[in-house]
Amino acid sequence: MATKNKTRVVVGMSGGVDSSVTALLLKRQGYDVVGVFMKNWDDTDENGVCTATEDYRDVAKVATKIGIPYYSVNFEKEYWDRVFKYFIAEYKKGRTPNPDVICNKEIKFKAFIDYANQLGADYVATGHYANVKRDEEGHMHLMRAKDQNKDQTYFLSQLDYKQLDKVLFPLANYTKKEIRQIAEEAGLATAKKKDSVGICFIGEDGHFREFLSQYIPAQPGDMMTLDGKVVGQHMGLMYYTIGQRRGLGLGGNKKSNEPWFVIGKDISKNILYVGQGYENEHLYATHLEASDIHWVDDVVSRYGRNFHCTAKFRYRQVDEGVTVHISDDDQIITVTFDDPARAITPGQAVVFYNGEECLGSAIIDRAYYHDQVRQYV
RNA sequence: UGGGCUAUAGCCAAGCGGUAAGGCAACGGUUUUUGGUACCGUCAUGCGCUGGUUCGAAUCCAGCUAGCCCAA
Repeated sequence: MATKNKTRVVVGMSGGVDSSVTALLLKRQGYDVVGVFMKNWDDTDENGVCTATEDYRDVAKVATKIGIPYYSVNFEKEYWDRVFKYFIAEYKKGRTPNPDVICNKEIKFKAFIDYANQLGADYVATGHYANVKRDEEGHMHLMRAKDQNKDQTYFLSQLDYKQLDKVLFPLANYTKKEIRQIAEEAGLATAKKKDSVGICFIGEDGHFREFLSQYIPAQPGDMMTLDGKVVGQHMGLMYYTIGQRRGLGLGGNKKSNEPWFVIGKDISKNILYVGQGYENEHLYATHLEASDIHWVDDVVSRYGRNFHCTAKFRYRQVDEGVTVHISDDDQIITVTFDDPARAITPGQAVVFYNGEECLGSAIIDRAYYHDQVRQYV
């Protein structure tokens, strides 16, 4: 039984080095730490091998080493209903969703927090590279991590201050390199484990197309230039995203030897529009419209419906200056870029920042070049 | 069936007698908690085919084949 007079922190442990060190740091700080492994997807293959099982084994090793109790909780149902269905629905519309943004909002900082409360948690913690700060009114603000290169606030941008109220991000002021070092010095089993990348339910080996085709029938069609010339065949619009280069199979020609990029989609005609050159004008937009707006805290009362800030249109992009306009009914946000932005993609999150603070985000619906709508879905 | 031109890797394409540039694609890898992007690496014992000239030919010559253009 845990000591009653200590503050209890429930840590989401994935079996990776970041969450391992998160637990370690909290333990060293004197908290009553409990590790919990979330199983969100059944990835058991034909041979009965399941990476989740291996990850849980690593959680067990690390927790034992640190000296904390650990559990496993199954959110497969919640994940399927709240994240996966959304993911598939977006692809069916020809958009490119970001499931991890939704996963954080619905699972890691909702279902998981509920579960942690059942375990008597005073706080929950994760291995995200992000920070939180409480203001005078007691509201939590989401702040960028010190390691700007690893900052993951992009993925946390749809949380609100209530969800963040009892959250700790112990990695906030560490660099990835330092985390690896701490893990190694402490002899944690995950110290040298490779970082996981890729959507958790698809895996890292890039079987993306194969995976999607199990849920959405592929409909091959024409690849054409904007002037209507058919230059190839695509395997199904869902497999491509705006700004994509690889996988088109198109070579150079007499006109140009520049690489080809996806510059548009027409889902109703099943056409994939392609064009040559990284700087292709059709890849650039002057503003966008987004919906499904989520603020960490009430932005309208702080800044009004029109203000200037910075924004990212995709993860790991340097933010750019933008002017936002929020509709009176709070349903639509128009984001005008200081300079034209490249490869704005419907379904992706546009995440807003004011200096070090992450204000929130919205999901991109359309991109425009002045009055002209970009043919992106 | 008169004349001219061109044939180099999946696609463009350099080469002009001295032992196959480059770009695109593809493949592999790095970066990355989405999809992508970006970056790095690999990729023609052979230059339409067959002979010939030469110490040496993708490069010169002949024939053949294919395609294009002009003239009919």
